[in-house]
Amino acid sequence: MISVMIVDDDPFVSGSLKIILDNETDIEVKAVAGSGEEAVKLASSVDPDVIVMDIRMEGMNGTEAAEQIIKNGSKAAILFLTTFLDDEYINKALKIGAKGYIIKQDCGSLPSSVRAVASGQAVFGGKVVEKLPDLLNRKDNFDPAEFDITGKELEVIKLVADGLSNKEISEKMFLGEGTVRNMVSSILTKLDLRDRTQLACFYYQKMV
Amino acid sequence: MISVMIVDDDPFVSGSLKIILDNETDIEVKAVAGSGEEAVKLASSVDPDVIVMDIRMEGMNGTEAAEQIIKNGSKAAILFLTTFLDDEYINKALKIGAKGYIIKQDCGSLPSSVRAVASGQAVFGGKVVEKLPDLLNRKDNFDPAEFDITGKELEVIKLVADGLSNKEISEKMFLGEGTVRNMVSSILTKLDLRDRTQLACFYYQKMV
DNA sequence: CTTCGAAAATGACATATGTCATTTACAAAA
DNA sequence: TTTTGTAAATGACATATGTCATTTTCGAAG
Repeated sequence: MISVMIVDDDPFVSGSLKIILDNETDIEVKAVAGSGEEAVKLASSVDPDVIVMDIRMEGMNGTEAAEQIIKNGSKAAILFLTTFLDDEYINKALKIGAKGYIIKQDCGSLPSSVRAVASGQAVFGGKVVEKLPDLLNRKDNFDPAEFDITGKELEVIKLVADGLSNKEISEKMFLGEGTVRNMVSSILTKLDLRDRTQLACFYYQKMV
Repeated sequence: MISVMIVDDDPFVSGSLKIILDNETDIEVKAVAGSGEEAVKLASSVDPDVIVMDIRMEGMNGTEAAEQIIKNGSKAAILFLTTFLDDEYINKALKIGAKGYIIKQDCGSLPSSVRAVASGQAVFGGKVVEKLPDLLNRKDNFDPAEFDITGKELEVIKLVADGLSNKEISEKMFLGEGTVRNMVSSILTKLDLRDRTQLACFYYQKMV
């Protein structure tokens, strides 16, 4: 018998989910939480096999709650539900170690997803997989403003990360070579880097 | 009722899988193929909901067969089985549009995986997900041997792509700075690049 | 018009880098 | 043992790079 905890801040949704899952003979909904905070508390007392959790909630959201629950030592497999494609979250969900990420819309497949997750597999909604390659590549959003990087400097960064020399950059941007040199220097200072190679590394690791 | 086709060049394996799946009341094994070629033929005549297929087979391998089957217009969800972690294939499997990639070892979870896949979800073996971020980012184009790049040189490349100077690299590898300089020079020649920055770019674009 | 400030440019300098010819070290092969 | 081949090191050199102080340009604000 698979024991499940449902977490959703919309009572209608959590109710529906409960009905769907309780209808299965091999699945038992042991608890229903209405918030991330409640989920954290219940998780340790109920200790379910699977946690079906909405990822977007008021207050503590799904990933935060999951992080806490895992930190508390729960062995539960966490299955995230999302209304549509909340791109932003999937990356974090994977990092945390979630075992599933599926779309609320097709709740018909929920029971089989729960079983698959309970048996150690990871499940992703059909559409999610297709986007996976792109989503995973996404870096932590680099905000040029935060480092006082101007538009022109951003352009220089890209050209450096393309392997161009100062001279080549100057020709491409219609500037003097010395100017480019100064710009690179200023960029390096702002980003606390040492040389253009480190700048290229920074670009590929944090920006692209 | 979910109709399934099994593909594996090892009769013992395909037999076992058939027994496991036929044991489920809602799953029916409609066909068993012993090779990729046979799978392609059978797929169009049997038209199963799910194809459970070994990825590593003699002759036409799993991904090739899958590619052909999909091209032939089958709507079957394809679930790849792999003996261990065949890293190389998962990338291709995802590109093709496979719906699952799980480890043969835990065949106990196979039925639930089949159901999940049949209902439109995508399933990955537990260990696979953890490696997913790395695997997806891998660019499979670069072969060090093709460019005569030795192991030590490969190490240097990585350190350059980490933003280290020749001096820092030399300390890390217990070599003279001049030696590192020569190695970098030789690498640049082999890869037809101009400077270390281009090398870093190459690394991030073609290798990592 | 003048003033002001940012962007662009210049020149000088120290250092890092890449290339090349040559030498040394050392282990495998003869 | 000698020979040989390769990795490692050295030294010399030209060039690219990064930093800094200073100057020029030029458009907007006064």
